[in-house]
Parts: sequence; structure tokens; C-alpha cells
Amino acid sequence: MLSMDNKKDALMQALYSIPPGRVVTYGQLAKLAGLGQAARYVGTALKNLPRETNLPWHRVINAKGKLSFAPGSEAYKRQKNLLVQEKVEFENEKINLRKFNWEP
DNA sequence: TTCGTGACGTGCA
DNA sequence: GTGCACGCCACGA
Repeated sequence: MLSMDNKKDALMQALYSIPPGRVVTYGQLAKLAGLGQAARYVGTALKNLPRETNLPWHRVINAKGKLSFAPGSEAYKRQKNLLVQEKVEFENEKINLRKFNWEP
């Protein structure tokens, strides 16, 4: 035991618990996974996820309520599309955390 | 072990 | 609202 992958595991579990139609920030997810202020690590971890994954990585946005991708990029459009499909609304390229932020 | 990097966050001008 | 500096954590060379 004593696996050092627990951080990633905890992160993946926290990620998997995010309900559809809701979003959480990188910092929030880090805290939920028990990683403290490791928002940057969350981004790095999600980056390593395969494109074809069952995990709702698209429900993770930054504290400003926006996507952490260059506007117009393929990745940006991909994430936005997935969120819109879940009824998450965009107000001028940004999400209203008051309405869509998930608080467990 | 030390150094640089990153899909980040918060405070302040 | 926008931009910048600094802080945080984990990771790989």
C-alpha cells in the first residue's frame, strides 16, 4: 500500500462526484480532494487525462467563472459544448457561479 | 536536492 | 472590469 497515487485517486473521485449541470473551480476541486491549495495541480492532472474519458473534466472552470483555455481554441469549444449540453449557461463567455457552482 | 513550470487563486492598483 | 505580482502545491529534469 502506501500508494502515492492517492492524490490523483482522490482527485478523480471528487471529479466524478460533480453532478451534471454544475461546475466547480480548480481550487474547489483541490480542496474537495483533500489537496489543499493545489489548484494548479488539478489543472496539470486534468491535462493528462485521455480525450476519451468518462470523467466530467469539463465541469471544472477557474475562479473567474471562465474556461481556462484560449477563447476560440478547439479545447475551449469542446468544453463549452459539453457544458451547454448539460444546460449550463454562458453569459458572454463566462458562467454565473451563483447559479451553477456546485456546493457539496 | 534544487529549479522551473503550470487547464490556478487572491489581493491590490 | 482589467492587469500584475506573489503565493501554493505537485512533478519532472
